[in-house]
Amino acid sequence: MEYSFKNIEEKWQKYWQEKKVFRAEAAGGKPKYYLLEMFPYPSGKIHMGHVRNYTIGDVAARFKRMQGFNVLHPMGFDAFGQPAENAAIKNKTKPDIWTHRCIQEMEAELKRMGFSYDWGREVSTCDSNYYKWNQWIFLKMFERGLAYKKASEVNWCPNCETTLANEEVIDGECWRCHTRVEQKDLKQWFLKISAYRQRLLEDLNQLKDWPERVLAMQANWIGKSEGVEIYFKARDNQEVISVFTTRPDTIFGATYIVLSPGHPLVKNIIKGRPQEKEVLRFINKVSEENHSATKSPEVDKEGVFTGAYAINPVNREEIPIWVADYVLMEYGTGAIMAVPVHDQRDFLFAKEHNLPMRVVIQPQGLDHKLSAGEIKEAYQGEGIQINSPGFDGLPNQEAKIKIARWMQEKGMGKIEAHWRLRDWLISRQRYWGSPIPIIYCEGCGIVPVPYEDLPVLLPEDAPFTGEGGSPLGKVKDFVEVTCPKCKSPACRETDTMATFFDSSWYFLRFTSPHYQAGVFNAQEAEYWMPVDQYIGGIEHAILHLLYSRFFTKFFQDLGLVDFNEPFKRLLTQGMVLKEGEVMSKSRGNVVDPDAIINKYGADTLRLFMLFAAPPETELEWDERGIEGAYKFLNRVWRIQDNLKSKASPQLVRFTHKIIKKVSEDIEGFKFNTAIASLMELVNAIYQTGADKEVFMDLILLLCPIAPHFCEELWQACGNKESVLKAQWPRYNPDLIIDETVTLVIQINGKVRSRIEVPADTEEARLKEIVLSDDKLKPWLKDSPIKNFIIVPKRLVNIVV
RNA sequence: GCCGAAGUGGUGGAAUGGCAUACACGUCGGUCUCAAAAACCGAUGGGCGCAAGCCCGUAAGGGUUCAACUCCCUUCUUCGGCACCA
Repeated sequence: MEYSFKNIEEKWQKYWQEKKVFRAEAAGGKPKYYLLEMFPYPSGKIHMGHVRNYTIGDVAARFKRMQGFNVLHPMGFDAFGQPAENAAIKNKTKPDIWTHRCIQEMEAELKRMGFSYDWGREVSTCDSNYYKWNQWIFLKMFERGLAYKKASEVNWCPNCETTLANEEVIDGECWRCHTRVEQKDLKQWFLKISAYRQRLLEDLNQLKDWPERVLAMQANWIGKSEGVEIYFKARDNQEVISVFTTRPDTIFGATYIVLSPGHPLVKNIIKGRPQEKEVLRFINKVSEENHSATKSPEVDKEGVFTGAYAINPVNREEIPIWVADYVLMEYGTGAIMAVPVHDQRDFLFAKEHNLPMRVVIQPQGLDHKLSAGEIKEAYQGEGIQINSPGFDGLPNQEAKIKIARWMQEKGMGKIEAHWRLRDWLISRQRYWGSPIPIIYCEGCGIVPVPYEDLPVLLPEDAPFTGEGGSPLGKVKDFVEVTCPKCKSPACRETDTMATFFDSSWYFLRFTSPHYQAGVFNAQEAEYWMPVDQYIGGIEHAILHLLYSRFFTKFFQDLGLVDFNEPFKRLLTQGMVLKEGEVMSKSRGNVVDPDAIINKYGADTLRLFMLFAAPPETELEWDERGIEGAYKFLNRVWRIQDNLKSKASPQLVRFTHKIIKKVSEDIEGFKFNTAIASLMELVNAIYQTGADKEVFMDLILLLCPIAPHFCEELWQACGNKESVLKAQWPRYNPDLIIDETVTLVIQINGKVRSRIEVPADTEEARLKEIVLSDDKLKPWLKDSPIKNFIIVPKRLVNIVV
């Protein structure tokens, strides 16, 4: 008889909800455990990626509860954002109506999966009780100079008609719709994340339980490089060209200077020179190429001579100034000193244009003096300084420091670090987001909205068509205000915040979601934070995690929290694929979780998701695998009809081994092998027959994975209380010790025999037993034994 | 180009110095059945052999070790991230 998952799942979901069994409270003697999965954008339907993410988290949450932890496992919705506006335009409705309907649908689907959330703590970022605190945080940042307005060229997506953060531009395209991004001049709000770059980089060291690759990506993104900014004076006028280098040890080998085509000094330098026209032509050409064609990184390094010279401050040498497209305006100072012998790009360029080269670092171990004429590619390795008056003979690593200090003392340069991380642009010309709480007054300038006037509510009936400008600008009642300072007529900021702002602190709000007196309750946050385990997709490895770390450090500076990192342990789960491709609407290969729940039940879907692959790797969707999972649950179900009064001692011992293995595997997120072990136990039960005790252990071990199913069987075993009240089973250490062991006997590393011996056999006795094994005779007959290696309780290797 | 992860049966995967392929899917065979499905039991890396058994085998090649999927070196491939970063 097959088990009727539909009735069982509905029955227990109702029970859990009515008894509020997953409600978390910051009280009691148990140790706390905060388990969080990245909250979803409410698009209306959950997809398999959500199912996988939340199943992994739910198993961990249920496991920790059974182990006696006080678990916080909340869920909410990242509800602001563009798709709601687009959907509202398309369906002729309002974003908030559309969003709330989607939230309702998704909530129902999440409940059908049986996830153990404390729904009493649900938050939606589009709720004014939530975004009020976005505005509060913004004002606090504004007070401290961390939110500022800057006119700048911004990335503009002509399709979405909005600005994009640098991080949202991928290969020159909009990250969402892949339209080619244009440049546009606008006054925008920025957050000064750069003020935290040193801490954001250093504190990565504390994150011992984060995946290596996420740490590498974050460090890469922050992109610190240490070096010296060197000042080169122009020979013929007063201009000073600053260049940045990480290799001050090569300064004596600098034989020319290169400016980026966009460098502001170029025009002054070429003014009135014979080369002026040619240089301008070159700059125009490069600018056209940048705006149209996709640039290949392997193109020849093009450039022109400006006719001007600069003076190398360390040796007063006159060196030519060039303009070339391989120097980027966006990095460093937009100008470089070129050292052809010791930098590959400079080498290629110098060869192409017949520019002078000078060796300044002699490779160690080379039998002759390295000369510029002999090299085929730049020498970028270590060595001894030469042709560097005052520093010759020093190892270059030592010279690097000494030259840098010397140049700083002499005023030739300044020791500095350069960073890749740029400030975070948060203004959006959109309706469906948190209004930025700022008022513009003709007399007073930029005036923050007073705290007591928060929240600045989103007007309900903004007319938006998805075309042009900010929809809030068209709502007269919203825009027209009186200045809080001078009471004269003023107008509001009409931009809203990027939604990454909302998700940068929601984990703190979950600790006190209904708190009215502040952004969050400090006592609650102190009890629950940091998040012990965070789980989500690798696609958030950089932005979301970096911003959340930034906000946490900011709260620390405000004195609201006493820790500096929000997420102790991080798991990035792999994607769900079908036929080797990501499931997506555009590919048309989406499998709807609802259909699977209807056909096989939520417990089967959970089981399959965990068994098919380890959490971090990609998961290939396989309908036959689903059937296998379903078959396994039915196999467990049938055990209850054939219970014996007493299981064999062997089975009891085996059960205790499995308890140990499954406990360790779940702790380490190795769900696939935990399930494999449970299958082994079930196979053993089918061989010899289980009693009630063994069966109940099996149910408890399976409970985090297939919770409805296990509740039902637990009740069928005569238990009055929910299985959630039961303790996680403990193994008896005496029962997992084997009395006898099977030893593998190898001759020269090849298996030739196996013997069964008592576990405590002494080495001398063991040797005797092994040598009397008839199977080994042919191998030992003619050759003397050279070595006899014993690995206790595992194997013996005889070398002949 | 640089950084990171990975490459194991027909398939998903297991084993992190000690029996390669646990567990599952698929396939084949058996039991039950009038029959089929379901369920249960068994076989299943390749080659040679009636068999006992032997040989080969974890992307390719080399090395360390009594012993290597596992450690080291070289190469190839795939995926992810960054990229003319000075």
